[in-house]
Amino acid sequence: MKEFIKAFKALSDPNRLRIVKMLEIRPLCVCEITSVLKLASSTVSKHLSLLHDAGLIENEKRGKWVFYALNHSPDKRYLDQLLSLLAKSLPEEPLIKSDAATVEQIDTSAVCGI
Amino acid sequence: MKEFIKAFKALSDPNRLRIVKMLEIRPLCVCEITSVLKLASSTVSKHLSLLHDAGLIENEKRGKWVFYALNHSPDKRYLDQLLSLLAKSLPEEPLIKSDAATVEQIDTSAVCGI
DNA sequence: TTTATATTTCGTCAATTAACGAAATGAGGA
DNA sequence: TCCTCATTTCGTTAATTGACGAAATATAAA
Repeated sequence: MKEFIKAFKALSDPNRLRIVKMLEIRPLCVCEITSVLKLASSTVSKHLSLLHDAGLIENEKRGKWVFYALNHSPDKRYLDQLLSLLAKSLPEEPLIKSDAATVEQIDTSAVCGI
Repeated sequence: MKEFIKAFKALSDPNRLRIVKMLEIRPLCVCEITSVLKLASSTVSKHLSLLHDAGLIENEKRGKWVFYALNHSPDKRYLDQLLSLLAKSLPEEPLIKSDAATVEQIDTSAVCGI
């Protein structure tokens, strides 16, 4: 039950929800996510580790950067169900839509050193 | 997005999760739920109003008692999806199983005055 | 090896939340 | 009407949470 609740808690915050919805588009590194959310990078890192702890996302280090992506092969069935519920949700939410537009236009070289 | 998050927050608490899982069995009045959770009735009332606010449950007054039930015709699709996700989840969770057993054996006359 | 940059960890603060008991409310029965 | 009892509301307290900046860590490049 603790693990189950951890997933729901992880999705109970607007910024973490925005992160998941952004990752539906493509994997993103921390600095890209930070540039979209406009939060301190330490704050974003905390959100990411919570989502990771819940099993909803996974990460991969590529050079200096850590890329996060949705976890599409979770060991718990409810995680899969939650992610597909999310994928079908909030398609008209203004903030989510504008985040998506921002993600499409990220100038990676400007956002992440180079 | 606020409404969406409200539902996830509502399900992010073990006692509220227990309530939803109990209501999968049958509608219950506040005193029955209180007797299973062994919490102050004011606390249970608060939990119920949170779940109700999120649109997950509905209530009906019958005489002196207020019966709560799952909301099976919610106006938001995600509520339906969450409730069916829940219905498939935690079948082996000890606390949930023992709650179910307790619900089956409630002595209504003892628990709710008469 | 030293430097620069991306990320995480730590400590702190304000806001939110779960719990309780006491008091208020509301409906049924005397 | 008045009393009883189920339920809700209110006020308080301890614990949790989201935010930040500063410091620590890690990796690539100079």
